[in-house]
Amino acid sequence: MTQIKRQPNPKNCGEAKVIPLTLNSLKVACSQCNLQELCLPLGLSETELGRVDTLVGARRKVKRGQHLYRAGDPFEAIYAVKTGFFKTDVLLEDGRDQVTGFQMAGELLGMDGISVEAHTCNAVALEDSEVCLIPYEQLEELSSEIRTLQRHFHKVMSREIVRDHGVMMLLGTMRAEERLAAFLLNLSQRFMARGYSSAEFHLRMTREEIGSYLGLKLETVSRAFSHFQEAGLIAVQQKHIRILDATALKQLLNRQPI
Amino acid sequence: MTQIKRQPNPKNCGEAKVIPLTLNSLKVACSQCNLQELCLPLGLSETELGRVDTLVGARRKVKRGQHLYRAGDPFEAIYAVKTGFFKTDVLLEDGRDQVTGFQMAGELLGMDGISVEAHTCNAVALEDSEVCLIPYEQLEELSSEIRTLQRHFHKVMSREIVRDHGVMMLLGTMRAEERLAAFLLNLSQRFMARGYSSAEFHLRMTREEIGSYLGLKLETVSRAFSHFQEAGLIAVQQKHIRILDATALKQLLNRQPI
DNA sequence: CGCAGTTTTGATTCATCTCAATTTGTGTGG
DNA sequence: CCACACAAATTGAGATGAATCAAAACTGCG
Repeated sequence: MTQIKRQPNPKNCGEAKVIPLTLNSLKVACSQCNLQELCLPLGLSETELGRVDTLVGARRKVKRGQHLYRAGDPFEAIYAVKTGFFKTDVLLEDGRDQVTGFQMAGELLGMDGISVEAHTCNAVALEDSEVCLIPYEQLEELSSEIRTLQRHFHKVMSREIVRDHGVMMLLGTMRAEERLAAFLLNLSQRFMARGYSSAEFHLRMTREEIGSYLGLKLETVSRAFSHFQEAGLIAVQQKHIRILDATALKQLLNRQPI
Repeated sequence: MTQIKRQPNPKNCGEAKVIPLTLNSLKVACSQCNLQELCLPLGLSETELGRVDTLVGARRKVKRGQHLYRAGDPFEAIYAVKTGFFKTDVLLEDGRDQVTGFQMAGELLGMDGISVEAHTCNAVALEDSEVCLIPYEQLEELSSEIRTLQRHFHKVMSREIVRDHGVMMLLGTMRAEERLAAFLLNLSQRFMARGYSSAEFHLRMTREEIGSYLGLKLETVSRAFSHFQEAGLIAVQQKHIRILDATALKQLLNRQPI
């Protein structure tokens, strides 16, 4: 696995700046976090950042397979992924379910819960993960004081809406291989934004979870992977993906289905 | 067409309360609007409502077929549908497009634009319509002062996210007839919430637009309508729909595809 | 009244699903 | 450390739901 970290990893975060490791600095650390530019604090000044530090409460570890929250749980906080990988999914009464998203470091989880003050989907860790807890009441309070924070929080929610539209587009108009290509390119780009390789990465989710997200059966996902490999676009070995021809993958998207 | 208005229609709104028809009272009228409980002002006190009146700027008429905004337009305002009916859609470079939603009275349009300060989809009137313009800068300002407004605006955005998840579920896991049943029941319920008949209504969109929204071809939509009619679930006459057996329609949704 | 756009309906094709068997990988406990 | 069991992934063959292509019927507008 060739994932190159752009910055010192979280554990060294405090040490790097020679800040005493008090309980507080462990609990709260937006101002020390290397995900600032991706996460909620984006665009804040030094002093504003200090105030957000008081907002972000404890961290919470979530082991692989464990739920961060479940549909129906009372809504109290937004979560920022500090490390690890999550999926969110919705369940229908008859047992069918749909993965609605995958979240990685710096991305926010739980905004679906604001509407009815209860979560409407499940959030499950796909690997051992850690999240920062952002109590919603306090976020509201602080964002009414710090205009930049308010603005950015709105942008994050809006971005989620735009992302969902993209998924609707994908599900509504694309064929199987286009969907998978779009999915891989999206992951690639997000890994890159986090300082990892955009060409080589490890899938944290199963074929079934990919299929659920893309509105396909796991066999179809597997076949599409194999086909991409035969065509020399990617190299697949189980969950390990290497993108060999990103350009060709992109072209797959822009081409009308004959 | 049997749409029963619950309250005097908008045109009589001012007259009903014997308020002089100054330019201002025409421009601004949340406090006089019969959509209060559905729209942005939900849950506000009398005095707060008065302040929102100053926020909501001019109305804007949009003729059938005209754009309210286009993808790429700079984002400046949110719109509340006062009367009429809209669709929003996203376009792919290759010409494919996907309807992402239909909006009726009391629903907000344009929140997708916040993220990148430009609209990311097109909004088109499906009948002669009127919207209230809510300048975003001012909405931000006021919502940082009025906590109830802030809370409610967040809820509206969150509800949009939840709605999108529902559409993703529909596109990802349901078969054609389930999708159409879900669509009809959703419309029915929204018409009811606005004081119109839930059993009988007029579709403002074409079969093609329904199909685009549901990820189906227009012929498939048409066939599904015919099939529902044969089964005695609905009566269809072009765009006029009468729901004869809502229970059976609901059951269609909860049944696993064999 | 006629024409264009919309809708319905039919026949056929095709992409994806389903079912099934096999292979590969992973974790556990003796 | 190996063997076993279990989960995940691959691959094939056949079934099927929706798409496509095509034609006819209906609607409403100028």
